[in-house]
Amino acid sequence: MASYGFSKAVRVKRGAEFTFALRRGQCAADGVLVLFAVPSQPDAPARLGITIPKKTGNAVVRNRWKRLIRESFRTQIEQIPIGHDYIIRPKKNATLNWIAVQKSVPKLACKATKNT
RNA sequence: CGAGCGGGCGGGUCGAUCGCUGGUCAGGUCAAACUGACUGGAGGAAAGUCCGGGCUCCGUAGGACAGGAUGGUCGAUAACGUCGACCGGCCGCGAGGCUAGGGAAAGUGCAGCAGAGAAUAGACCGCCGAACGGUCCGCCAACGGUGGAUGCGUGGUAAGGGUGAAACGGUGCGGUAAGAGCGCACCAGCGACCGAGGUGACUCGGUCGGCUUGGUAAACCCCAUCCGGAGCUAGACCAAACAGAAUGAAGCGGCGGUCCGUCGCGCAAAAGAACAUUCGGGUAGGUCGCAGUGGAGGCGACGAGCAAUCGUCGUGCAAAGAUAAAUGAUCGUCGUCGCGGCAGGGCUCGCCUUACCGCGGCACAGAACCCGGCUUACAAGCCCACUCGCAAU
RNA sequence: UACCCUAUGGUGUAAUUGGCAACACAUCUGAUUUUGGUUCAGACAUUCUAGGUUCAAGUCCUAGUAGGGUAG
Repeated sequence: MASYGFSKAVRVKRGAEFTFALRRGQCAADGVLVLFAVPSQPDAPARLGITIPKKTGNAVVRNRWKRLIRESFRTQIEQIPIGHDYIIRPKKNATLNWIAVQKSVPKLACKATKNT
């Protein structure tokens, strides 16, 4: 049974890893989110990085986006292919909706990794 | 009851499940990672970054200039552009509100259009006059003189009209050809002096003076007071891979607005060392700073003061600390507001009110070294003081 | 996080010392033309917002809003 934790080990932390993923990663998007996927070690757990542009809103709105994305990644970790790093950002002009985000995260992750 | 004015409080409650993060303890490990238990985890503005400080480094932060800030008085404060009280001015019937409020008699500048004239001002209409010139008429007389008429030119005047944001005091009497501070009286304003009150800004009263000396300094400027610069990306320490290298002169550098002053190294030649600068790297990365017996703390009592605030005493009242960056997600519950429904009650008979049920909502906003302010944003609800109007007693 | 700059018709720019907000293009309306184009005439502004100084503010001062940029 997969744990529902979200410790530091499963986060993307380095700025270089972010820029690499955004430039070279496989991209998938829908009306709510944009997701970039990059393969890491085959047996490594899936790692998540979230980037929210400042234009999204004020600090409260940005925090809420981040928490919802993280929460949907955490609770649905079984459905997400391992061995990849994921960078997620909200789509421009998208309105914040918990159900939509929840559906979108695993769908986009599968879609992006299938292409590699 | 209506309208208003000033100020304060408040910032949802309690749980369940799954998570994040700091600390302590235990397990685990060479050391970590990791696991478990207990425990702490956003605000009144944490925001804007507009001021002021602490703290850190620059050099021991000292002088002058430049530059910047402030600008009624007294006080409060670590300090401030903040706060309190008071004074002056403007607004409001009033409670109250606003106020960058030193100097225009140190100097320079500016004032469009309109208007006659805009700063040692000016004469369009108007008013006045026959001294001068012109014109007309008469007389003597012979190219001149004299008398009268005329406001055409020249002249006097600024009371009145009109323009403007502003027109170089106002009213009355005298005066004059008409007028004018031309003279006088009173009033306003300015300056000097005297007296009274106040710590002071200033207020009140009196005497004298020349008769008036305008506005703008959030225009330049002058005066007074204050400010050294940069900031936690401050700064201290540890420290990879590759790979160490170049330059300097009797001056060079520290020195970040400029100069003085000051400090470090060097000043016969060569070599070395040292010093300084530049590039590679003091970089990537990490630890500390950094989270607390701490902060110009909070609360309570007493005292001083109109107040801001201060003093003394008491009080475990007190535990956020991330770094791609924690403080969350879902559900329930109670609270509250709005709308709708329904039973009861009131009654002016279609409105009000209470219990219950359903649906929907509950703001502004997220610590990043720490404090004191200011400014701006903010849902529902609550409290206090005061003013005006109407009605009743 | 620290710091800096900008804002004027729909768009791109002007406005001297504070003194009637100007120009080009676009759009719309009308005229000319059989119609269209050209041409001509006209319309289109709360100078980002709110206060203040001044007789007078796009310009000066204060506070805010929005957008953009620089450093690490």
